[in-house]
Amino acid sequence: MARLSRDRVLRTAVDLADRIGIDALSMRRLADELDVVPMALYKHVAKKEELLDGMVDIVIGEIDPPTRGAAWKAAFRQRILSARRALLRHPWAPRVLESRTQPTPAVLDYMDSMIGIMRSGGFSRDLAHHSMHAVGSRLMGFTQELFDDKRGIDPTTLPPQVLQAMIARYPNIAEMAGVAVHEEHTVVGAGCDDQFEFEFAVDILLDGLERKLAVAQKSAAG
Amino acid sequence: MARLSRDRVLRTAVDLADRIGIDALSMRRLADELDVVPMALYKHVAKKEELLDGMVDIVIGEIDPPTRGAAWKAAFRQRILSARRALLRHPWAPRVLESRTQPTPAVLDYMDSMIGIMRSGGFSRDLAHHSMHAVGSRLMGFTQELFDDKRGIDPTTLPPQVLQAMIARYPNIAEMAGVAVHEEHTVVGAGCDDQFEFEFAVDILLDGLERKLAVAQKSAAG
DNA sequence: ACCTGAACACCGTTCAAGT
DNA sequence: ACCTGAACACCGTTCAAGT
Repeated sequence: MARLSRDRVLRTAVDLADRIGIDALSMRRLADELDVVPMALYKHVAKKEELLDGMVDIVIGEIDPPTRGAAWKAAFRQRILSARRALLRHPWAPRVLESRTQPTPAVLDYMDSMIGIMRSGGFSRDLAHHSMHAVGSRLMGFTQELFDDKRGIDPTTLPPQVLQAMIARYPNIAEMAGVAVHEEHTVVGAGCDDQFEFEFAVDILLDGLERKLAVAQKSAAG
Repeated sequence: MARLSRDRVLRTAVDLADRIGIDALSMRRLADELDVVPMALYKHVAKKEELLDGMVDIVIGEIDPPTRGAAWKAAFRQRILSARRALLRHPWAPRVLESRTQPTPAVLDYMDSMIGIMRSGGFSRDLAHHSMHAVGSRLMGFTQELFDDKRGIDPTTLPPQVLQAMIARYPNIAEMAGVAVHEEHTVVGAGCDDQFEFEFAVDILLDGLERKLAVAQKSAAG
């Protein structure tokens, strides 16, 4: 068994969270995994918060560096999609990220670099600021979804009467989800392509920002 | 002291969370507040999750009904801003909302109604679907922010050398935040208007969706 | 000086004993 | 049948006792 180190503690925590989920990741469970008494962890992380910060930084470290020489929009888009790929590897990451009260240096580096891409592309300080807020959590590759189809109810598992009742009460949701009941057959839509939805939203935002940038540059030139 | 009831349990929980924060809201603390033994709560809510669901529904209940007769964009926008006002009254609500694994009927009612607004405005089923994902958590009046200025570090409280080091390391963040150090004076920007940032993002999305709708309707007509 | 078992102050929830 | 105190199985973290 390798000697304990901060790095080994953090990497094991990431792997363990990938495997058992973030709710089940306790200091005690992590210590078990490392064949160590719980208190031994406290030599490498001061508190659990510091452990979570370290785990976030590992995920951030998986984001590709910015593409050199690309136009702002392409560079920004590629980086966001890379962040998304990193996040998808660690399903717990969005929840942990949003629970941090202080951004870590790695998060600040990433944000600074993203603002830099916009500034180099001609964004004013204010427009860059608004843009960061507009993009929000998508900057890190995730959307705060309220209608997560995966977490929702699978209509195929519902008794027909219940499904019928839901369609009656939520006709627009049902129609949107492509759920319909024909006499005796239940037709269920094809579900939802998360990657498509993510890019749809990112592109609306980037197109909108491009338009704002053009307006700002025109009025500055005129 | 009034008799315990599900409604009184839920309303007290909302008030208590507003006051002491969601992390401090435990079943035991809530029972204390109601001058009741912890187990008494379990007659009105089966588990803590059900308590949280009930609290969410109270917040959802504070969202104004849709404006009758308004065009889709105005109706949608007004409702989102109303949701935001409700959320702002209960700072814990976004975090609780996003932790729910199943949407409650009240959330489904709200979403169904929002989809209905779009469908009546001419959105196809697919465009309405993409739009819901694009708007994401903003539908409920909040943005998943990564750069929450309020939770961040207040630059005025930092020692000058630390501030200088941060500006050197994160020049774009510093510039965006309007932080600058002049010889001996430290100038700090005016901060950030959350309401403005929220509406900026909402309007980019709504404008983008309006454009997609127009394209779809033109190609359908042609 | 270092390491760690026991303990502390909490959780949500179960369950059996009491009325 | 109803109510509830004690208990269970956990937490993160402190601290003092042991080496």
